[in-house]
Amino acid sequence: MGRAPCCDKANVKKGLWSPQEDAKLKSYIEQHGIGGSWISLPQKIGLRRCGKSCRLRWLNYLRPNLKHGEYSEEEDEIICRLYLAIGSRWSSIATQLPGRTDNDIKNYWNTRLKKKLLGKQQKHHRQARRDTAPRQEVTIQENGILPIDQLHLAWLTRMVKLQEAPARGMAEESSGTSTPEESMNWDEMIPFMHPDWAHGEQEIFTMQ
DNA sequence: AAAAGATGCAACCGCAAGGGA
DNA sequence: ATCCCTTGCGGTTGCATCTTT
Repeated sequence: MGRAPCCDKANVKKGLWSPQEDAKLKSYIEQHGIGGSWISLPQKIGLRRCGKSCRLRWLNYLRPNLKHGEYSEEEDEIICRLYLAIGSRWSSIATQLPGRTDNDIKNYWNTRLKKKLLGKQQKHHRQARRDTAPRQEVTIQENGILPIDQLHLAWLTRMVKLQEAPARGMAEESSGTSTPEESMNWDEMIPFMHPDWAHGEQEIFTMQ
């Protein structure tokens, strides 16, 4: 006996949403709200979609006041700091970035920001960066917060440590499936980021 | 110009938590 | 107390587009 499916898979459309589907979902929710439950919503409006799919589409794309497009340096910095502090709790990170969704932030981190921090730039950028990159020097701003370059440095230092001793830190993640690169000891990283964070994330961020 | 590879992002999947019956 | 249903979350996948060879 498997788990009961949330919808009739055979009659449910998958894949990208059409503009017509978007319009239906958007106009219904704007007029009536979710109107009970996500599960029953697609039937009400005649969409051959799973309720979960509708929810995701609304939250990640159709919802008002969403920001699309480039992230600012400030947003980059917030994501980096929060990721280093609390790990991949994307929904919590998203609460600190109005207009951004957890899915969006997760994608941005996985596809761009992580590479940016790890310095995995495309080949043709490497030489240019080597030629122009200033020497890293550790300086702390007046407010005690490390500038983004220092975060980068802290991150890289940790990466090197893990590569030298891959076994260390592996047991820290409960999932047991993470790579050494992802198995970071956050307590060890926190003092690098913000002095106050060492006292516990709950004091700094309001978790839902 | 075309094929192969890399990248970015939307969407899916499965699990866990929460709440009501 | 426990069962069932719904929601929310994070990891992963699929595919369109871009870049490189």
